[in-house]
Amino acid sequence: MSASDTRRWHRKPEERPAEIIDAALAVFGTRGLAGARLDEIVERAGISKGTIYLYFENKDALFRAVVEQTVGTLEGLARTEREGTAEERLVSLAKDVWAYLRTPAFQAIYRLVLGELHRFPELARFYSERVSGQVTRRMGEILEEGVAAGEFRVVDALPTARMLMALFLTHAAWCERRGLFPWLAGESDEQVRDQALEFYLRSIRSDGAVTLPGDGPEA
Amino acid sequence: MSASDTRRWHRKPEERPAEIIDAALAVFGTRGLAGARLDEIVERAGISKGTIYLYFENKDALFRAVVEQTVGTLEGLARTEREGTAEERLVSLAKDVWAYLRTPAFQAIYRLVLGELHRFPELARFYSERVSGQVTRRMGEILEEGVAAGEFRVVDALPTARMLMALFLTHAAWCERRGLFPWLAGESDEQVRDQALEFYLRSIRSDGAVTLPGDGPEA
DNA sequence: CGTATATTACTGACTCGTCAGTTATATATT
DNA sequence: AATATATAACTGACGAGTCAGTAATATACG
Repeated sequence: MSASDTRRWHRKPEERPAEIIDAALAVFGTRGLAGARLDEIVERAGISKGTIYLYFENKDALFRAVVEQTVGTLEGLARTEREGTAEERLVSLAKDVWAYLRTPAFQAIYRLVLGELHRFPELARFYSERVSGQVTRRMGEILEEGVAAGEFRVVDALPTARMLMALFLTHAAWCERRGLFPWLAGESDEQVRDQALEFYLRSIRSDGAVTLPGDGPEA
Repeated sequence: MSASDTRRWHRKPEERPAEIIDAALAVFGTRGLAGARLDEIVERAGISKGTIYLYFENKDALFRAVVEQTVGTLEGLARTEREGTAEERLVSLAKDVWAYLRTPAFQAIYRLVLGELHRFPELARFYSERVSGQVTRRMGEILEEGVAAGEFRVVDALPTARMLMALFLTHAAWCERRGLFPWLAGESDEQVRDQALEFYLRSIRSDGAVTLPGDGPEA
């Protein structure tokens, strides 16, 4: 199709669904499911209202498709390099994860997950299998390898992997809203990430881990 | 109005706003701002629609009031005991904070903050001053005292305080949705809290902190 | 090749339910 | 009686979903 094409619209049945989903992600992400107006999605996608209903049964189905496609993007994160020390590999994976978490798409999805996913149990399972299942499991593997190699103190792999996810999720959300949370207005994304990462590594390195097991924080 | 009034029709106008706010918090918390139906709030509060408008200008104003009142509850958390070691005081404060984070009211508010607060800048400032400002500052103070006493390794107080908030915020959110995140189905609230707390303390205790400064996680 | 015919992708004005907000009326209080 | 508090029937704007029609493309036929 030439640049100076004066047709009012094009037929592209292959690309339409993806275009609609992209537009919908942006709108759902900022307005929420109930707050999103189909007319706004339609305008962003440069199509007309009826077209949505050629590809999606209704608003809920479109929402489902948005979450499914966007979470799918996470794939491939779990398989990263196998070279170097466990810490190096962990750091490498962590940086990939951080980059993904700082993605506008993920931030939008995370809001939706927190806010609306209780109404969509299948989606919730889908999301948690991908995000937690894949990535946290891979992290856990690296942790165990690190423990075996003596790099890390003995830890429960999965719960410890979750600690990093927890640090990252919250800090990524804060970064997204620097205006709301002025405390990290002065720091770059990378600084925030590295602060969290360094803090995390301190806790798991075997270097100085001389505290006894069983000294839990009971009052 | 006589206090011991036993007639069928005795309702105290002073309590209305709070009753409405309570009902509204529950509904806003589960449905979001746009998804919440005033009729549902009205039913929960046991009043009729018009009554809302005697006390609140409109839906947005009610939403504002809900956030303001609920965040206000956090007050007083910041001033806790001054006895014992820094770690003991930190643990004590942390447990109070955790208890607050696990409150249905806070969980609802947190969802709203993440999802809708970008539309209400004044509220956003209000929220971040209370939650971050107050609590994180108090935590930072304890951390500094602990550093001075040699209990904790040298840390940047505020960023380090934020690490605990980050761990707690995410884990509290996960606990709230055990169904969505089955990984901690088997663990009690207190177990999850203590896992996070213990992990945190490992990172800041001076005990085994022999890693050198400047060994940041660069790739 | 050109042009008639069939098919598919898309449009946008319309409908119809829903829900925030209003108002006319009723009941309690002073 | 006058005022404050509450009710519930009502209104109108708004938005999800529909559908009769149109524009782009594919195919059939000379």
